[in-house]
Amino acid sequence: MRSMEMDARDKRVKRTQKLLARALIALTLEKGYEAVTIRDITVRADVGYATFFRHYHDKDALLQDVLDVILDELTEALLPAKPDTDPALVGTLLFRYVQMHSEMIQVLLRSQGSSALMPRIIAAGTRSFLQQHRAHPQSTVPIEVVAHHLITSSVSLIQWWLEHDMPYPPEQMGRIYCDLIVCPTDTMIVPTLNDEQ
Amino acid sequence: MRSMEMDARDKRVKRTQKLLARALIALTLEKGYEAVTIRDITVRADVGYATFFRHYHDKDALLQDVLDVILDELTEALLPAKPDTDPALVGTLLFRYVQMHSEMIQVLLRSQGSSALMPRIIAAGTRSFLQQHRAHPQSTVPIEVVAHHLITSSVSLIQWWLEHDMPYPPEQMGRIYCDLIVCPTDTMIVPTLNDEQ
Amino acid sequence: MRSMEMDARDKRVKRTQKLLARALIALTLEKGYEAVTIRDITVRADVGYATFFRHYHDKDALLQDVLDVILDELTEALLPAKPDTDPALVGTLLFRYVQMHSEMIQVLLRSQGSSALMPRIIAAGTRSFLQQHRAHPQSTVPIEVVAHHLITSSVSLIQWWLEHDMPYPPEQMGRIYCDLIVCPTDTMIVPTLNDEQ
Amino acid sequence: MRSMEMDARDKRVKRTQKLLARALIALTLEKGYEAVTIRDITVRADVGYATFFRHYHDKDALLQDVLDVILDELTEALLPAKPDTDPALVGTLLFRYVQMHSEMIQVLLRSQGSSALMPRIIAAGTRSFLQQHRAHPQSTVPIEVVAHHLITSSVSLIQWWLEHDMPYPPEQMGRIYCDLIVCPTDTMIVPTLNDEQ
DNA sequence: TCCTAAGCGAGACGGTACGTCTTGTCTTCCA
DNA sequence: TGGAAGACAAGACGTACCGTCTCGCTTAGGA
Repeated sequence: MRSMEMDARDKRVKRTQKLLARALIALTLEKGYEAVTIRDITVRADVGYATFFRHYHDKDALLQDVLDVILDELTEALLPAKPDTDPALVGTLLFRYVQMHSEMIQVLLRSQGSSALMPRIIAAGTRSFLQQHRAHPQSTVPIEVVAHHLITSSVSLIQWWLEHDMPYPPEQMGRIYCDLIVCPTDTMIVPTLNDEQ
Repeated sequence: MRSMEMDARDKRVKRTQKLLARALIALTLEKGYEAVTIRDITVRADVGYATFFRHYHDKDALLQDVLDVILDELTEALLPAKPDTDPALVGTLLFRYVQMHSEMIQVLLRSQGSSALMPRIIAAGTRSFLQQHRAHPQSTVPIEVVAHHLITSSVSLIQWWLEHDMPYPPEQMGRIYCDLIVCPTDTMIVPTLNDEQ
Repeated sequence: MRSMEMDARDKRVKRTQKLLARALIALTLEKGYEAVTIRDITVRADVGYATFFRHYHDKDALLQDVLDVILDELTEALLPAKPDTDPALVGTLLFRYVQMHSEMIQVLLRSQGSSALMPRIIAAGTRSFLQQHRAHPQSTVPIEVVAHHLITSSVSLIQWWLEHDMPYPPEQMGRIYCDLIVCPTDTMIVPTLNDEQ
Repeated sequence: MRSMEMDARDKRVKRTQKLLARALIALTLEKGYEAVTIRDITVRADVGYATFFRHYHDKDALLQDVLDVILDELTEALLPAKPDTDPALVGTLLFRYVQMHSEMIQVLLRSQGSSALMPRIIAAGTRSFLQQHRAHPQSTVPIEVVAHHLITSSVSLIQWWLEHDMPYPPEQMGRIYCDLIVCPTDTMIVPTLNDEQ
């Protein structure tokens, strides 16, 4: 019976994958994602070159793996506060989370372009947003444009914050996030009456 | 006297560079920027392989060259309307320009990441914005954040428009641009008293 | 224990090197050494282009490798007959050996100039000769000149023979070698009393 | 009337060709013939790059040009002494000539292989020799072999002398030349009965 | 005197080969 | 049996050189 508990094999596999992820992050912070070679990663992780390919098909596949974890965590971190909380509070939670994982998130954002990473974030975020909102009758701005704007602006704001070494505390960034991005769109959307099931 | 007018030599150089630029754009639209090989470019441009390196050190250097032209043109296209026009009009001009050069601009935006392209756009835009505005006394949002937000949001909106095959006319996009991006920041900034000539 | 017997790794390496050597020889006979491209060699040997450089730094390095084998073999082929045999017999042995490897030797001689090939043959031959002989007291010709003359004349005679499609049998060439090159120098040298240690 | 005397035009041409020849010789002595680039030559000669090709099709063509002059001069230098002089004297004349032009001759010999240079020397020398001699009835050595041997041995001896910085005077080299090369072949050949005028 | 023709400097250009690099596959060795 | 080691094919990269070419400048002789 192999399910449910880890055998030693799985443990070793996890260990190797963690080593690879760590190596990728460290190297990306040093030289930038594109410049990192798979050989670099294996050397840093102290792992055989071929071993990399037994775990991931690609450098990008490893990155995706890292991203998936982060994205799940983030969703979980923001969900409790969702329904109709003060948006500034949601922003604060968001920036607190970013601060906690700033290195890894910098890696992810810095690598945009090569792997289809930004598109994935945008797609996920947009989908989630559209499920919970619909356009305000009087708005001139299509709802998908609002969704796209909200997601990309938020990411962009995070990016600015990280690249400037987080000059303001998460609380203030939450406020800014609210004033600059969330509030201006308030008149354009209304929450879906989510009485489903 | 060699300055100011074109030698035959210079003309040939210009011609070659134009061929290379055209080839890069065409190929990027076909396969994406990263997948384009320097050999691809030279074959398509009907130019010797080594000749590429006589003009540009890099694939990215060629891209920069294209970008420079576009950026200059755009600046010029928007300047006449700057002072205190209706922002929706400025937006309309912007999206008209984008529409006219949609292919080239898609190439530029699609290639972000490898060459330091987005950063350059952001830097130029931010600098220009900060010269003409300063923070409103009551605003909670730092002026640099506003600048960064304006630039990246605009680019992001353009990107959305192009990727969805320009579903709305430039006039409507100008309106959206105004409502979604420009107006919300109006209370946060004031124009610099530009008493210089 | 890796010494003494071949692992599979070494075997593969040997196989690749043999393929490369064979390809070089075939191509040199077809187009001449200088005209042979490294890409030609790899294509003919059915080997990756980069693989060539994993084994040899140069086209010349590969040539040297071929030369080393030949030179060792030749030395071995002539050694048994050395001490005080009839020089015509030694000549016959020499030309028999050349006949057996005529293609490869043509390649080597045809490539002189680019790699330091002739110099190496001359150096090795001269050294070996000087170890076994010293000048005759009455001779007017310095011993090094005799050595140099013997070696280069022999090579030149071989070259003539090969370039004219070996018009005489090895036995007659041995006779000619003796009459034209060896005998005339007999009065100029005496063998070293090689009772060393 | 343009024939017989030099235009200024021709003078300029001669000047350029002399500059090119000088540059080739100087550079070959510095880095070896193969390593010399046509651009090197033109830079050193202070001449436009394309100008080289207006005069010579090839680096080798320039070399040939130099060789032709040398070969004519040498023939002329040796002719007066030909008929039945002491061969040691002919040798002395030969080595005196070599000494006078040692640099240029080193260049020529150092470049053998690339251009068909040695072959040309051999061909010219052999032809000239065969016109003046025929095989001795008792000889075992074919006359063409003798001719080839004489030419290549002589060149080889000259080469040895130059590479060792001419350690013996021309007179002694003439003696060696005689003892090592000319005399041993005396019994194999007889002069043609030159009854022509 | 001016004009025409040539030699020439400058250098862009198409080509070809080089030697280096990285990626991903595959095979063998060893613990 | 699974991980380490590393040979290998494929092919892009940036450099160097070649030989051709076109463009103007200069300079000398003939009109």
